[in-house]
Amino acid sequence: MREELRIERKNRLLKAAAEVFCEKGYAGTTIADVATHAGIGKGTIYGYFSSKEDLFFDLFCWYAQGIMADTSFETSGDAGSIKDRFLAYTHDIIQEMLASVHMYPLTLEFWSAAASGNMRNRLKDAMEKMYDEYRQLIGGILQQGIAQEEFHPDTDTAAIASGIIATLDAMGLQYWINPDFDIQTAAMQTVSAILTGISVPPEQKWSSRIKAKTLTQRMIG
Amino acid sequence: MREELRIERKNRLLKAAAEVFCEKGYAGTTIADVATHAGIGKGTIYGYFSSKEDLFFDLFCWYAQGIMADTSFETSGDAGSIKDRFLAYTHDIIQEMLASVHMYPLTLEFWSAAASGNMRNRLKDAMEKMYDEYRQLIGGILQQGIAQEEFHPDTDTAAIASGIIATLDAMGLQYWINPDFDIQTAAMQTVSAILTGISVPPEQKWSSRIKAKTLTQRMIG
Amino acid sequence: MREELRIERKNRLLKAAAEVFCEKGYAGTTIADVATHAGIGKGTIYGYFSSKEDLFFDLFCWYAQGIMADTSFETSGDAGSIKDRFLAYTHDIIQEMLASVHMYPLTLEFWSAAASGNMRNRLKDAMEKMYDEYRQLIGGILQQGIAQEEFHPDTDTAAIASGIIATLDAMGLQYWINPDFDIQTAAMQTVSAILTGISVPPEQKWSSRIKAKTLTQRMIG
Amino acid sequence: MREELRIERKNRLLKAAAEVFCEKGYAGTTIADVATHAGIGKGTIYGYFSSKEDLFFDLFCWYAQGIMADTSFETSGDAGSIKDRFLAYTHDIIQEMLASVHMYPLTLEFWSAAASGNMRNRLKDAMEKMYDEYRQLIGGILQQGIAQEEFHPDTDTAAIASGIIATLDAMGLQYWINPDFDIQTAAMQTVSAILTGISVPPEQKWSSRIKAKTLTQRMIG
DNA sequence: TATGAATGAGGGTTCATTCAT
DNA sequence: TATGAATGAACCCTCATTCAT
Repeated sequence: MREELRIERKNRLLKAAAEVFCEKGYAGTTIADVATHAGIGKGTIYGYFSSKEDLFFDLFCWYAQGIMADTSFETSGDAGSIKDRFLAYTHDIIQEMLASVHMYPLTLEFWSAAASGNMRNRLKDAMEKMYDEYRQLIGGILQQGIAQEEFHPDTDTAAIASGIIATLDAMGLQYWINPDFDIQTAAMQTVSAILTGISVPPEQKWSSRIKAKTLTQRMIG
Repeated sequence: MREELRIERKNRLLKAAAEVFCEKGYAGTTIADVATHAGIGKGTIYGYFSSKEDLFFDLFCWYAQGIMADTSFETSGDAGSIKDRFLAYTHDIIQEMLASVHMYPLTLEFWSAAASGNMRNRLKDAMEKMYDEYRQLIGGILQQGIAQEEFHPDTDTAAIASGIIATLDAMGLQYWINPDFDIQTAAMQTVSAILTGISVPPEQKWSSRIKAKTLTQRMIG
Repeated sequence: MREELRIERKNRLLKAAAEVFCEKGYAGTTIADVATHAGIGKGTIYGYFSSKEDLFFDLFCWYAQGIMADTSFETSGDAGSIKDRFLAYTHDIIQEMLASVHMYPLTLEFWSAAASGNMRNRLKDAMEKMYDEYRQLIGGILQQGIAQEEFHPDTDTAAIASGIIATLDAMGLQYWINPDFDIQTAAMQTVSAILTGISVPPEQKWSSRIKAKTLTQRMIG
Repeated sequence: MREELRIERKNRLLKAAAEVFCEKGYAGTTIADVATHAGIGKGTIYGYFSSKEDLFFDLFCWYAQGIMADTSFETSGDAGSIKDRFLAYTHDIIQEMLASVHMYPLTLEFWSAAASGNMRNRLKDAMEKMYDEYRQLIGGILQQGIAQEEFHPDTDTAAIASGIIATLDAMGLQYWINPDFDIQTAAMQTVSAILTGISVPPEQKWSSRIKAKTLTQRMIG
């Protein structure tokens, strides 16, 4: 069978699996559920994944890759202060989140599977790598801000990066718990506060704020 | 009194259940596991909880109560600025977290159980209440800061409160994933940045803030 | 639960399992079959045996013990020559075989399970022990015969013992294949020939031969 | 010719099947295993055999034919007494057995398949025929011995024939169970004893015994 | 003819729950 | 009240067989 075709089918399966695992949870999902949802026979799944656990783990990898690829700082906002661009980036991420909030339970499944059970170590390792990358990414941006004298040189970029990530991570949870929760505002305000908090004094800040305004308006409008 | 004895035994069972669910996850835990760990017979559990789900849900309630009670702003730090006291409070919370990090997987189990399965609604409701309370609590402190003219009066306290909570929530996750992660520093730095970000200025800060706020509000609203 | 009761139930299960495995073979038997035949629930079996393989292996041990215990040289025949007593013993064994020929397929299952599959080593070891014991037993009797100057002193008792055992073993097979096969005659004649063949010389041999024949005839007729 | 090619391929398949069934047993072998071992595609097997059972049954027939053809009394030993020639024949058979002992498990598979399952009747019938032929063969030799006044005229040739066959059959089992078992000696001694046991009178018997011993010694030593 | 992807019936095993003791 | 033996529904996974290519 053509390798290409095989990969395409595998991805279709992963998509179906994502939906079912999301809906019913890992333990609550049967292989038959996934097969039915994918419109194929139960046994066929085992031609692509060697076990339910493998399917789930592969799903995590596939999903994580997708998330990392979905938004990028580079493409968020045009020229502007780092802070403004980062806020635009944050905005993109939250928009992404909102667009895929119906999949949020899947994230919780991944976390819980990383907490216990047979996949724990595999998942923890993969997640560690993912978080490291992510922290690296955010940390790098913050350092750009320092280099451009926008952020205070003493800023513990690693710490702040992880704080921002944590904020975004768990905002999703609050939103999932209560869809009335205004995740965009909460995220923007919090990230904004953090960045303000590490910004260098008054006078420079002023101009950056103005820009942010113009920028944001364009984006959202 | 009979009732008291019963409650005490129930709590012993909950404690045992917490440990086992934490270790093996909800799905990976059998009633027999819990019974064995509690040193009682399997059937006895059903004298206290009518099903595995009920046991788990009761455990959540019990656990959530404990968490809310463990630390308090009032007792954290002595007199000082709100920011300083809040940082001390944060420090206490993280210490608490570190002390009970071995139970962190349990939190992930609760989240995942809130994401899907039969307990979803029950748990979501309970969590919603918990987060509301928590946001109220943090929000109240922030408002104290505003009242004392320490924080900017336009601060979206609800948004910032949820941001702080999110930060603390998900910091635990990063620590769980990688025990080398310096959670204390990360949390303190992030919260500090947030609080600095909403603090009233250096006199100039004032005006810049006004604009920013108006902007955001317009944008998001 | 009283240990005694447990053992009794275990034996009832083994009996049921023997019948079903015999009827349908190891692979063709489902745990459900055994449970139904034993009049209990499917899951109950796992309270007594930890897997289908264990059940089968335990069954072999139980069965082998039973076989070894069923007949004994000591109690076969009254005083007389070793040869006569041994022929009587053979007769007893064949009678035993005939009485339980409906279980012969089970023996074939044991052999085939010793040939391949996960139980191979366990079973081979157990069978080796069984055959060793059996050869020891028969060999000992032959040596008595030598001591009493009834059998030729050069007799390779180990070889002959294994030959006799082989004869009895595989006679069952021929009988199983074709119930018209006269197993009693075949076994008695063969064993008689063997014993005659190792008996000390001419003059005595002749008469003993006559007797043996007469004896056999009496027994079979 | 097409048909020839087909038969040749069928035989290659049977050979592969024999090896795999021997290694893993009937139940433990998958059609895919056989196909892989034969270096062909899974589906192709069904071009030659209509089911797994048919493959196995055909294998039995093929295998049985091979066994019957492998050794012959006519070609064993040179001129000499029937007994000596038969001992030589026995020796050939055991040599054959030793050469193919790695395939012994297959024999056990055949037996167990004849004991239960869907192929039982087919296999039993085939085996019955095989044993009948074999007993006929051995019985005929014994009768030659009687005709030549070497064996006692009262000898129950059918019984003794089946005894000899049983001996050889089950000797293989003891050897399979324990490779240290000296199957050559055991078989030769036992068959020798049997033949001695049915040999005509005293005086000749003695000398023939000596010879037998010498012969055996030569062959085994 | 040869292939191997797809299928789904079937079986070993687990475990929440019940209930007789 | 406490127990744990018994239960059987449910599920993961295997594999003989089919069939489109």
